[in-house]
Amino acid sequence: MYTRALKDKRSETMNRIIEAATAVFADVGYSGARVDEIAKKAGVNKATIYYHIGDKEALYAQVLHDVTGDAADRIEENVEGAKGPAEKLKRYFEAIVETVDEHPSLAPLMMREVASGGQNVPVVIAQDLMRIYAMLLQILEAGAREGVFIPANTLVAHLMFLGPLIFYKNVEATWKNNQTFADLFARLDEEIYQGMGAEIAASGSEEILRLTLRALLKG
Amino acid sequence: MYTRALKDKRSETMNRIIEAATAVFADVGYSGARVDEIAKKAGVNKATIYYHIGDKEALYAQVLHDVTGDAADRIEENVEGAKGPAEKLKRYFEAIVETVDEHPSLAPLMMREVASGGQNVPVVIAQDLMRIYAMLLQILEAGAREGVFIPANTLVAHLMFLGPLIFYKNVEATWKNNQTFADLFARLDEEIYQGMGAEIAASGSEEILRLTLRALLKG
Amino acid sequence: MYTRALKDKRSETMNRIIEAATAVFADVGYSGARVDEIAKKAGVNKATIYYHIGDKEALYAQVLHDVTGDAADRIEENVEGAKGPAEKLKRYFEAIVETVDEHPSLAPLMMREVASGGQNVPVVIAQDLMRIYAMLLQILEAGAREGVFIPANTLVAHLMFLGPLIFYKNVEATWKNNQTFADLFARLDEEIYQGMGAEIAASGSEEILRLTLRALLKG
Amino acid sequence: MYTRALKDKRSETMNRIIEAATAVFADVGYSGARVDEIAKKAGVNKATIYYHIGDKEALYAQVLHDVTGDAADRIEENVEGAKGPAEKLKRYFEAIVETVDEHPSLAPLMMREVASGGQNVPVVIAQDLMRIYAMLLQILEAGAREGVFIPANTLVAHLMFLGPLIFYKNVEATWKNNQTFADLFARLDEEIYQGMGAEIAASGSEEILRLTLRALLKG
DNA sequence: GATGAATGAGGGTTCATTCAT
DNA sequence: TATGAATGAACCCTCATTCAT
Repeated sequence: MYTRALKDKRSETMNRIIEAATAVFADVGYSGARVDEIAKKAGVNKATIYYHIGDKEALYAQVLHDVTGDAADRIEENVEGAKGPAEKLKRYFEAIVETVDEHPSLAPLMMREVASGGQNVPVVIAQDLMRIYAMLLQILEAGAREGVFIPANTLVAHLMFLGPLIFYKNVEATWKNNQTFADLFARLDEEIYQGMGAEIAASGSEEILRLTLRALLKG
Repeated sequence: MYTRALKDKRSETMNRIIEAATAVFADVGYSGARVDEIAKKAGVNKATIYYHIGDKEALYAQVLHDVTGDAADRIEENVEGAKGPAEKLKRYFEAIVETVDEHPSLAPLMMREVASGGQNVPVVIAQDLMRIYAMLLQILEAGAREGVFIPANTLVAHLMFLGPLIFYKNVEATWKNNQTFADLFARLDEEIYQGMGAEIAASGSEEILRLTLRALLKG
Repeated sequence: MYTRALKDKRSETMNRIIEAATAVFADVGYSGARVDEIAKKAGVNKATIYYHIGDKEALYAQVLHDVTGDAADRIEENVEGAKGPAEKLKRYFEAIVETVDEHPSLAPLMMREVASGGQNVPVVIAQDLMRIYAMLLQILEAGAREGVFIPANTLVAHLMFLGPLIFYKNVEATWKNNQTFADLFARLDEEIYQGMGAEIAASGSEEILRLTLRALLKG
Repeated sequence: MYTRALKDKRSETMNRIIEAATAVFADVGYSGARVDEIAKKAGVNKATIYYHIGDKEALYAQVLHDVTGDAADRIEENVEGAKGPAEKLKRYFEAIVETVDEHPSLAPLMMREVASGGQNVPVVIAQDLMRIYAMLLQILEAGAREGVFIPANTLVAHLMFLGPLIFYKNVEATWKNNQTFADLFARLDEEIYQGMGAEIAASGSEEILRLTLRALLKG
């Protein structure tokens, strides 16, 4: 497994730094992140970060790659064993869910990255993303050829799943961690607030998977 | 129309400031934005911003409200005239598409806001969001009662449409404006790059609408 | 009377500005004062101050002169009627007490001015101060000649009275207006706090006058 | 000795910063002081001040405490060895003179602090001041019990000495350092100017001590 | 490998002052 | 006479980065 292998290869200090950086970047974004805070959270001196990894940008790239690289690996492994485009598609989505569940920081990181138009995405990350996208392309093409999928724009198909999932994960995390925001809603309309809470509690990932397949599969 | 009325009521200077701020916040996020740059882009002295609006946070709130308030207004107007839940749902989604098309900054702004967990969302914005969400709630409930929609988690239903749309709009903008990023893809795999370009060119919004309705409507 | 005559000669607006400025300068000093706050307190637009009086420095000079000019006038009037150096000295001190009582801002203004070494004292103020000092000089010289005073350094004699008085007035005002500070003392030592409060309540001015005369008069 | 021990314990940089800050605050007061100037005077980068001490307010507190803490220590040491209230009182005053002489900035700092009503006095300073005041209280009470002092308001007694001394020190410093002000007087009245200069040159502290004791001691 | 100290380059905000009306 | 709007010049503070140890 990508993640674990990586962690074993790296020094304790490195791991602590990356972990802390991941959390902070996910929480407040690249420009919002303070190297000071990352160092403090990692329990190391600020200069140590520079010694081991380099400047803020390099640190950010490292964080992103840790997550996107793992995602690509997982999807690859998952899809490989499946038979037929429909099954492959399902496995593809499930691998993404798995990754997102294991890396709670992936959702916010990706949202911000998309929002900023990948202005600073390093090549490594672009490669990871392309690996992921190429796999979907193959699956959808095979499915169209075999007539199990409705004809659809590949990019849109991808986003039909990724979009709701990432949004949902963020909303879920916000609802759980950020009491301020939930309280705001509670104060505005208690009933809607209750209903929203209930819906967030129900596993959204599966629902999204169900609806997406319903949209894309024939019949 | 909300937007136009607002613009007429406000002074030239105010409008220029808000407009510039919207662009900058959308581009680089709250922490990435520099008041200096906003002022320069608006063609006013930095102090003028503080004179008219207040600090950076107030400016950001103003920018967000301008967009979310307009969205809520549009949806309301659009949905009002429609008959039956299915038609209302379609109009609801169309109003969102309309808003997103008219405010290119909405997509990145919303993504970042969702990513940051609405940590600093002022009450005004929360109210706007709730208005929007409450309308969908009513539509879906009516639809479920009348048996035209499949049973579905409301929040997920909302995100099924909003997620892909916002992602798509961001990707589209990135592809068009950020040559660096597109070039990166071109260099990695020319074929995929070409295909992606073609798919982005095709109107994604309609495709998303079609697929979302396919997922949610019965039959 | 200096003060009243001046007020009658000046426009309502001017009086309101000077009054507000006096309070603010006394409260927070020259550099601590904000023209904005003075304008707000005076109930006029900031630009009005510039129109009527001029820049911050001119405003400050005006404020100082209003108070020192009045002090000089009062002392002159008071001392004139008295017979003999001892009586004159008493009247001199009493006039100062009177002025300080009527202008609560005099004490802090003077302290700050002394602390800053009169770095920005305009000529008008210097003239006022000199008038006051020259009167004391004459009285003390006459008293020394007639043998009713002990030989003493004139400046020191002046400060023997002025110093305690100004300090006392400031301490008194602080005790009465600044609950925070008094509370601090109360928390540190309740007994000392009580005693201090009682002593401040007793009229300090008379006590100072008594002790000063005891120090300066023969016998 | 407090001051020296402190200086040894602190880093060179810290000492240079505090020293520079003391001078600047004394010269132009808290609001008049510019952190930039303090940094320049200390020969360090502005950020170094924030690194070592904190914000402007913390710096000010440090400066005040350095001086008031030393004063309290000196008085304590001085008074301890003395016998009888009269001797103790003399020693008490002498210790103050000593402190004031060693810290030329004490006089202006204290004047401004008194003028501003201790609005921002931190607890440490309040403790220092209380220590000083409590000692005088004990001495005066003992003296009153033993019949060597005339009955007097303690606070006033304190101010009878402190007031003239602090005023005198400020006037003296102004006269020596601020040629502008002296020149102003010289131009207004050459004779008074000469006399004043002569009186300032004579040691005022001793004169003040003599007169104060004359005022407070019986007989 | 790790860190405390130091800093240059801004970043947000304030403020005295001006000016068109 | 009076003012709302606008601004240049600071001012306090922060932050990514470096360096001697």
